[in-house]
Amino acid sequence: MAELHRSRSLADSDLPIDFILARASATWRYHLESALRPHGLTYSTWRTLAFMQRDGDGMVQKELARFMGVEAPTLVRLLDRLAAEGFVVRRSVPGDRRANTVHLSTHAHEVLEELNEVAAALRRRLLEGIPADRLADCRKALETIIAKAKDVGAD
Amino acid sequence: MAELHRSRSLADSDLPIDFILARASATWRYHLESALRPHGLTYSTWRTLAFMQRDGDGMVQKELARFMGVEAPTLVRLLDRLAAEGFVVRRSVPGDRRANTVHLSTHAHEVLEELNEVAAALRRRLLEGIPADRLADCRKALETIIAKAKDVGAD
DNA sequence: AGCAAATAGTTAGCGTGCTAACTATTTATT
DNA sequence: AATAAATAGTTAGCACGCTAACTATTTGCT
Repeated sequence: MAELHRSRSLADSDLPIDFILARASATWRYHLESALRPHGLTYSTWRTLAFMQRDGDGMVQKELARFMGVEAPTLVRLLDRLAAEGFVVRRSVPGDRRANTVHLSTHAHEVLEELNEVAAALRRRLLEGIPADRLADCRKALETIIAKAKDVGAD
Repeated sequence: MAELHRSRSLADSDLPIDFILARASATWRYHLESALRPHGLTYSTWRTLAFMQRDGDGMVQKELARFMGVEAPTLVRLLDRLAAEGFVVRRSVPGDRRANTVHLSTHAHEVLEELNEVAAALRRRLLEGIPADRLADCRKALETIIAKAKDVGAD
C-alpha cells in the first residue's frame, strides 16, 4: 500500500470540517485495512464480522445491513465471500422461506479475538494524545451529525 | 438513493469511535452525493474541483493527488471524466514532457459557485445545534488523528 | 556520452459502495 | 380464494478507492 496516508502536505486547517472528517475517516480505514491484510480480511469483511459479533449474530440479512449502515446488495457480496471462507453461515428461517439469518462460525469467533486486538491497538495509536473530554465532545458532535442526517426528509 | 442514511436503528453510542467516525463520514458523503446529483457531478468529481479551486489549480497531477489524499490512478480517472465534460483542462508542462498541469475551465468556476453553496447548505444543516467550541474540539481531535496516522512508519 | 534509477502519467484489475431490476415468497385487499 | 402489494434476497452494472505493472521521459552516476 502506498504511503499517501503517512505524508505531510495537507494544510489540514482552513479546510471545511467535512473535508477533515472525510480525510480522518479514510486515513483510519486505510491503516486498519493495512493491519488486517496479513490476517486475510479486508476492512469491510472485518467490519461485517465485528457488527455481527456485537449484536448482529442471528440477525436476518436485512436487519444486519441496516445495523451496519449498508444496502442489502452490498452485504450480500460481503457475506458471499465470508461464507466461502468459512467465517459465516447463512441459515434459513423456519417461518419465512425468503429470509436467512446469518451466524458467525466458531473459527470466526476465534479469529475475531485477534482482530479485535488489532483494531484496538490502532485505536490506541491514533487516539494517543487526545484528551478524553475532547474526544467525548468529538463523539457527541459526530453523533449529532448522524442524527441530523437521519431526519432530513426533504432531500 | 435509498433511505438508509435517514433511518434510526443505529445504537450510535457504545460503538467504538472509529465506527462512529466512519458512519458520520459515510452519511455526510451520501447526502452530499444526493445534493450534487441533480447538478451532474458525483461527490468525488465535485471534490476534485473543490480541491482545485482552493489552491490546486495549475498543479501537476501528482501534486493534486497528494493534496486530495488519493493515489495518482484514482485522480487520472476523475480527471478523464471531468475533462470529457469540459470542467478541467490538462496542459502540458514546458520543461517536463511527462507532466501535466490541470486547470479549471471558466464553466467549472461558474458551476462551482452554485455547488459551493450546496455544500455549505448541507454543512449548515448537519452542524446545526453543535456548539462552536465542541465543533472546534472535534476538529482538533480529527486533525490529531490525521497527524498521528502520518508518522506511523512501522506498519 | 551512456546507462541505471527515478519520476509522471497511464492501463488493468480487484474490492466495495450504490441503484435498478429481477425472483421467490409472504401479507394484505377484495 | 384470488389477486395486488410488499418484502427478502439476489444479480447486473456503474463509480471510486486501491495496487501492480507498463510507457515515456528525466535525472543521476560513472
